[in-house]
Amino acid sequence: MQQYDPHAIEPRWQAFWEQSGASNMRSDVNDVNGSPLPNYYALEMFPYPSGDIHMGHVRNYTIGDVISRYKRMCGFNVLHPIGWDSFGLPAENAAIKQGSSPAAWTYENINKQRASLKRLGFSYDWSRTTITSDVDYYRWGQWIFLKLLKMGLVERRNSPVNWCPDCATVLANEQVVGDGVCWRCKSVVQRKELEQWFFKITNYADELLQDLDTLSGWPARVRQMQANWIGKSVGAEVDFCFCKDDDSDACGIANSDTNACGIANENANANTCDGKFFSTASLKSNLEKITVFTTRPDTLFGCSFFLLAPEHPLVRELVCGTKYESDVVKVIESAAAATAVERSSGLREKNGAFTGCYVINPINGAKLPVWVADYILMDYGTGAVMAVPSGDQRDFEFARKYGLPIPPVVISKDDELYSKLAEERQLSITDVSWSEAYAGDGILVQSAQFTGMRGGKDSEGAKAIVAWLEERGLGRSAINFRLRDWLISRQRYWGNPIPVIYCEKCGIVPVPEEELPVRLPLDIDVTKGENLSSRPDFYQTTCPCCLAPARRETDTMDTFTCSSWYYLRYTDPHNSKLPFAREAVDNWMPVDQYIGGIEHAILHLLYSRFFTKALRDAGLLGFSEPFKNLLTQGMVKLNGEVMSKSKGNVVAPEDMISCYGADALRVYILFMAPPDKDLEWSQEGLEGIYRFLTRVWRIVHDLVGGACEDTLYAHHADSKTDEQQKDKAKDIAAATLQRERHRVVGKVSSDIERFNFNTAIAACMELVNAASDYLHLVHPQERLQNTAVNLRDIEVAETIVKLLAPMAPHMAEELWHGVLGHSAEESVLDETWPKFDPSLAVASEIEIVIQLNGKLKTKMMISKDASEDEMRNQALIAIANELEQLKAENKQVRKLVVVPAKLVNVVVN
RNA sequence: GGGAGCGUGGCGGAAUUGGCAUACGCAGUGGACUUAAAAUCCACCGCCGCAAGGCUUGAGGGUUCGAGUCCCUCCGCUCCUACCA
Repeated sequence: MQQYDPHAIEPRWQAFWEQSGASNMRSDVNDVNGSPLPNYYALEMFPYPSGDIHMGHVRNYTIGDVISRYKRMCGFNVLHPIGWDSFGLPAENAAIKQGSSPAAWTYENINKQRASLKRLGFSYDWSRTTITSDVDYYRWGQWIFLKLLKMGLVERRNSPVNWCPDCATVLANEQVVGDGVCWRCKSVVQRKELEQWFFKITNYADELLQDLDTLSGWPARVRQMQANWIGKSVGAEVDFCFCKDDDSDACGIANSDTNACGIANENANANTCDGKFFSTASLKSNLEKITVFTTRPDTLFGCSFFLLAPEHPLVRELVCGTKYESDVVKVIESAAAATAVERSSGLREKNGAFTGCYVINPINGAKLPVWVADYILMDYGTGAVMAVPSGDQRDFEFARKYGLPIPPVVISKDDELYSKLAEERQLSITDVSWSEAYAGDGILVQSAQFTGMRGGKDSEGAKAIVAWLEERGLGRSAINFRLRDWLISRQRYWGNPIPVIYCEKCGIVPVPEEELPVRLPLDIDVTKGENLSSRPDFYQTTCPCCLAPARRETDTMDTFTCSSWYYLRYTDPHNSKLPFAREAVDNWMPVDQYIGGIEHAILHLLYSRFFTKALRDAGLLGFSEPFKNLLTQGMVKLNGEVMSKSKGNVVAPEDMISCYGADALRVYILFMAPPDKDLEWSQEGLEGIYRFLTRVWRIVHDLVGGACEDTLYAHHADSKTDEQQKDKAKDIAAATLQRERHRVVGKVSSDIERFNFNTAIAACMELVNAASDYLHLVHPQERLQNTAVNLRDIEVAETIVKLLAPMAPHMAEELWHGVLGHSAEESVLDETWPKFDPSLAVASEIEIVIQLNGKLKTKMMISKDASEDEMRNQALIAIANELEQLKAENKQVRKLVVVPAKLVNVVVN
């Protein structure tokens, strides 16, 4: 027997798989009935080529490879592709640092990673490799951009955006993470007002949210995160009219003749915006009304002041030249200066200033002071808020700080004010003694004809008030989303050029489809700070409409646009007429199993869902969700810390392969933890797996018959002195091995289906242990001389090899061909997954447990088919002594609980 | 503040529906083999106890014949999210 030497075996089988196309799709193969094989699309998130692969990749791709190989052996036609997400900023930074070009750096890393992936023996269909920075790929990204533009899903507009000063580019909302820092370089993001390109993902907000319910194969956590990100709120819009009153009280409290929390006056309300209150003379914008969004229209009577975000465009206009200007500007400036660090401090004190202006509460005509407040966000809702201090903690704190009234409007039945306000309908309480706001459900008070109704989100009172507003055109029910449109333009070189042209006469003109691709010039010298806007030969062009000189867009697309549809291209990677043929995508999609890191829970996974829906509406494909099942794998850590180059705590996959081989690394990473949990690296653990593989190697050899001279096993057998005992032990070991073979096949199959690779491997170890026990007792000559026994042993060996084939494929091939002597052309991958007989997976005699009042008393052997009566009777005999004793204490058997083939519980009292 | 999840030996972890808690492995201890070491093989390996036996899944309570698993309260840890009107 040769020693197990992964370094001799592995390159040989990698070459074999590549030459024979063993991992490619099998569209031409039929099943035994002549029908085409069912499809299975297994996909792992493709890598970004930043240096060589790391352990996270190994884990991700090993999981995907096991699933692919397993499904293939189960008779599926498996699509298992790989590619590279190769546009992006790190390439530019690395090129600047090394004095090379982004393209050179990128493709060098791709080659390095490709070699490593091959060294790990992953079963990719290399003929479908897709690299996003290849013009054959990105041209179709441009094509899709134009398609979405035509559909009205792309927009160029002025907007407050996130600017990363280090990356010198704008970022999407999703790319601002943690305490408001850039997702990539972690520098603090600034807010800027710029004209940029957006994908209108908000058009799909509702569908993106609703369809999460159809994704039962996704982790609940990811669905929850997406739902939170989309952030749907149901409520109402309410229109407030401006009222500029120069005589008003400077402190902002309503005049005594205007009841701030007054009862609705039907007559006055019908026309609150008459000349009496309303004067827009000094408002340049001539704005008459301002709309707010609220989730609590039921609290409208409790609105005692009105708030604007510091960034609200109206604010400066309102205070310009007034005595309020300096205080308001202070608030604006301090809010603008507040960095993300301050914003995240949680218990930040709220600051604001009175603007000198008033609005009219449409429900009761109350005159409300308009304040600017730094806790109002410009990019949520309308940037204006109706403040209800009794019902919202933030408004409450603000009101207390600035002495604004806090009239109760929705109160709990437990509140001492309840009887007075809700039952006796007493009115005019402008302040509460509460220490905090009451945001829960309750009863409406001080709300005119609505008093006494139930209040709360979507309550009777809320509906009635919205209906009242709707009738008069003063408000309407509304839904608001937290999701913003996706900002996709980047002021960077190494990306997909946005295919539009700016013409002085014609405006924004899309590049005509036949002129695609807009090629990214490769000779740009980023080390000299060049980018597309420093290259006239790139941007100088003529307008496709009027042929006048025009300028190309020099921004590129966010790299996330590239990764939003690569999984579609894999189904038809060489199509030169379209990004993909509809037939191909509809045949393969949605992806049956997608595997990747949780860090993409929102970014990539949300964008891809949006792309799928948009492309569906473009008629390019016929499904609504890209990924049917999603597995988010945990991280690989060392001493509790994420491995990273900057920390210098990286365990390099290449080093581990050089030492123990790819199979050991693969099996180790599967065995150490369930795939969705973090994995703590342990060198001893890897060595243990290497030992296990060595053991498998030897035991498979020995089962087949090569152990004649090996005395390892005989030694143990000889130590048994009693011949009869020895024979009995042999029989038991042989029977156990057969039973284990059936049990373990069942266990490994269901474990792989459920991605419990760690327990699948544990089960394989149990089978190997059973085989080892058997080999210790039965001498090789004894086994080889009996043909039936030898065949049975070979069957066990084949089972072990097949069960391990998805996880340790190189060793499996070597044993399959070398020791088990199968044909040289056929990969073990093309063998069928082993079957098992559940009835042979249990012994005829099984051990059951006898409990007394739920406590384990004894165990006994009983036939596996024993009836409940039989179990009951046997159990009573087994604990007869105890029962006798208890009888003496006047206790008797009250109940017998029988769980077939498991236990009997005797209940005595 | 809000949301999600987790808590089992010295360590990684197992226990699919409520039914023998600690599978499998790592580390450790003893032994065989060896001139010796490594490798390999065998045995032991939750805690207390000399033993019989008792105790044990973060703590406490509940439901149940029976709870690591279900319910309630508390403690601890992790992740996400954060002034979302």
